[in-house]
Amino acid sequence: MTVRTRIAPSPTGDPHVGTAYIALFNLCFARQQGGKFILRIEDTDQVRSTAQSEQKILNALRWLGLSWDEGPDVGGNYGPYRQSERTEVYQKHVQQLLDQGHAFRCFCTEDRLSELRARQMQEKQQPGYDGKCLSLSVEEVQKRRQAGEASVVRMKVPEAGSCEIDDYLRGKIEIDWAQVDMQILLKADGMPTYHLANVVDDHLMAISHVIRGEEWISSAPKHKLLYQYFGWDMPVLCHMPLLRNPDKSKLSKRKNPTSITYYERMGYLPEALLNYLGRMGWSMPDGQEKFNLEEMITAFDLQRVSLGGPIFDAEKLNWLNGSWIRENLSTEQFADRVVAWAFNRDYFMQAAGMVQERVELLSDIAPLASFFVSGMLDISAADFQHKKLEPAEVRRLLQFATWRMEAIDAWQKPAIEAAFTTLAEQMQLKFRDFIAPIFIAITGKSSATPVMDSMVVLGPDISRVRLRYAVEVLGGASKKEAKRWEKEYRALSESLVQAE
RNA sequence: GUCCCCUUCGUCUAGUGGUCUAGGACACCGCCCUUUCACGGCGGUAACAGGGGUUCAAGUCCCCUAGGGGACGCCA
Repeated sequence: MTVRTRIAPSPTGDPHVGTAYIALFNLCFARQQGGKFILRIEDTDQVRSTAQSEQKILNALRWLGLSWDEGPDVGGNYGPYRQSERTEVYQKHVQQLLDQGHAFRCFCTEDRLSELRARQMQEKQQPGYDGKCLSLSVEEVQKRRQAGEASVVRMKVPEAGSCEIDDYLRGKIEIDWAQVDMQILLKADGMPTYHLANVVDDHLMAISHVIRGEEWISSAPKHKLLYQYFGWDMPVLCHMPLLRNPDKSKLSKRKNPTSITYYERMGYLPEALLNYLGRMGWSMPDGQEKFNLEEMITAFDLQRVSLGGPIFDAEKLNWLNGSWIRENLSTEQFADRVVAWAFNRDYFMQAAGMVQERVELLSDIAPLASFFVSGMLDISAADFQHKKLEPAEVRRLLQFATWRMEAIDAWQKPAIEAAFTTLAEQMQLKFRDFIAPIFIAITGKSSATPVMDSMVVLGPDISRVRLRYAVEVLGGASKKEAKRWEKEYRALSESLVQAE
């Protein structure tokens, strides 16, 4: 019995709690069954992730206490073969499908496809490939390929009938083949798409159970079909419910902090966060609320997963964390944790320089730099009194800044600086007027260490949460206001694109 | 728009046809403990989405409706 978790690559290496959630259930299932748990980073084209971003994700999972029997060798050498063999392996399998008539070459340009999609959308049809290249003769394909025309390989899909998927938790799911697109398997650059890599890798690694997020249900027919084409046994599929924002949409960083490092930085204990994730859609048979990983593994039963998408709500997590701190840590251990969390050299060194320049007494660091080791700041609307701007304008400014921050993917000072200076220009504000409210929102004070450097230290999630909180403290945006702001903000961003 | 999945207190959940007058936890409210605050203890408010079936019996099975979510990329 072998189980695996796939991790979506991300250039920033932001480890998502949803990833940890799925990994946790895979791990518990595998361990409870005495099987093997494999961790994979699914970066089929090896473009998106870097050794550093992969390492960051793995470290976050390790911090949570998760472990795996086989993990990705960081840097792309993972899976059942070495990096140098990867392309070859997939191409070999694609050739097999081509030879057997289960797949075909497609020469359609992206322009044609996006036009097609637009027309289908307009006619309120299901968007999908129309099968234009299906009828190309062998000779024509050969001719066009020799002429150097770019092509992809798509899988063929039955024209009628439906596909029956067996889900471990839901039972049979029937999906019409008409709903399934002729998925691209091999991209024009010769790299496989997820769907192909997923099936080939899982087979070569003898994966027996696939526990993944619910968002994959609709592509399950493609996967099942590929297994059939290859003549391979299909692993058991199990789709977990999706973690949700308080508004019930899929958990996203726009609405909620999602990064594991955020929870670490906020001072959550890894065992508490893991315990909380274990309670999302799952419960101990005896109703026990608090449990560690070992206990969860011992009692684990995948059938006990409940299907309603659980809302990831910080309140209970906070209580659970407090309970872990009070009841499961000796005072010595507590002290050790605090020191390791707040006063470890690596973390403080990031801020030490700018703090040093601004103090006379060592004791000055507490009022000056306490925001580096705080969660939510104790601020009120009065703190945002601005020399030139009305409260409503301050609110708008902070909201715009939050949105602009979301677009930053490399969390470094130059990027933040560039984002803010252009935004200030677009809003026709002097930079010092523009930055003042942000300063308050981030540091909680009107004088502290430089705000953008401080934001780099704090990280994107805490910075984002603080700006968002500031908007809230200032009364938040009314529905009407939010709509108007979004419109104005979009106009600003468009002018930005034009300027480039 | 099309298809798929889901639906028990505000939130996380227990519940697999009778033991459900629906249980626990968070949050909230009240009381107690306490030099303050917190912790802790005790108690309270609060839910089977709606409508039809099946059955002697339905939160539990079936159907419809409604609501929510997801998917529809040369992303994963």
